[in-house]
Amino acid sequence: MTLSTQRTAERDVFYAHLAKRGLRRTAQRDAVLEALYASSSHVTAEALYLGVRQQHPSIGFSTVYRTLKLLVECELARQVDFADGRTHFEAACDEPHHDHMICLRCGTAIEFSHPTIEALQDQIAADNQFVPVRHVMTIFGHCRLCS
Amino acid sequence: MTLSTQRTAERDVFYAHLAKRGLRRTAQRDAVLEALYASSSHVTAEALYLGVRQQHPSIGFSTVYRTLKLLVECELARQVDFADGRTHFEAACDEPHHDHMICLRCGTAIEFSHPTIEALQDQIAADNQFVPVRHVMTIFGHCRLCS
DNA sequence: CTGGCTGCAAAGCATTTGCATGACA
DNA sequence: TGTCATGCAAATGCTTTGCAGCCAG
Repeated sequence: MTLSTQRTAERDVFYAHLAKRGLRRTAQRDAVLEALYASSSHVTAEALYLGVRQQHPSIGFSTVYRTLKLLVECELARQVDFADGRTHFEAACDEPHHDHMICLRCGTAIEFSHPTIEALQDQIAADNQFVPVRHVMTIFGHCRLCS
Repeated sequence: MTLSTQRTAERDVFYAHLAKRGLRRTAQRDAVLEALYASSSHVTAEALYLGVRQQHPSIGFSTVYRTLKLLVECELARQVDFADGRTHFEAACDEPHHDHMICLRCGTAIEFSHPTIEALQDQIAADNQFVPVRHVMTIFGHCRLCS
């Protein structure tokens, strides 16, 4: 397929994860990975499903969800809470970590990261004898165009 | 009822909100407010439902959800995402604002607040011409007892 | 009285799961 | 050739809604 030379690094990570779990490489799984990384920052499972469908008309919702779960496991995807009742996903390899500002009117997400906040979070966790695994920081409000 | 002299401030806020919306004061709404403020920090709608049921056996889930929506509107309640698929609520009047550390194993929530982080958040929003309405910061990980 | 409120049951939604068929290794 | 993967449909779990009767004002 035309994608075989793209997203090489991500595909390697994915295949390694599949191998480690004794799972198989399939065209559908490749397609979901490709669709996630081709999409502009944040997508719902439904958007991904519709995207993959263009190249792979018979794919089902279950496969998209199942594959997303695998991608989250091997940290190729991250989940983002948009406070709209469904889970949004983003490709995770582009940037190491970032947080979000989400516009309550238009749903636009602005990404940002702040080393000091990161450091303070780790400090707070340590102070409470808490071992951090991941964290989310989201500012909900109104973006420039909507306010 | 025995509660008529308790939670006076909160009840005033609630009644003002109801009046403003042209809604009525009812025993069920009082009971949900009381149950929320009587509960230890974080509760699901179901827990609240079960709690209210003890004093008010005929209450329905719908009323709990409808009342919670009202309480969130007038900022007597806040929603917290525990990443477990359902919405948790907390009484909002006790403390002005705080964030959470949530244990992925036992679900315990540790509250914290950090003025510097708050200030940095406002700063970041301002830098992006973003008007913040509310924000959440949650650290997921393992608590002292679970790690 | 009147319009809002309640509880029930049914509907909605996003997500997950059971299962028979199909495909990778 | 056996096991894992897929796609469909059904199920699940949380939350919302329609509706007939009920109640506050």
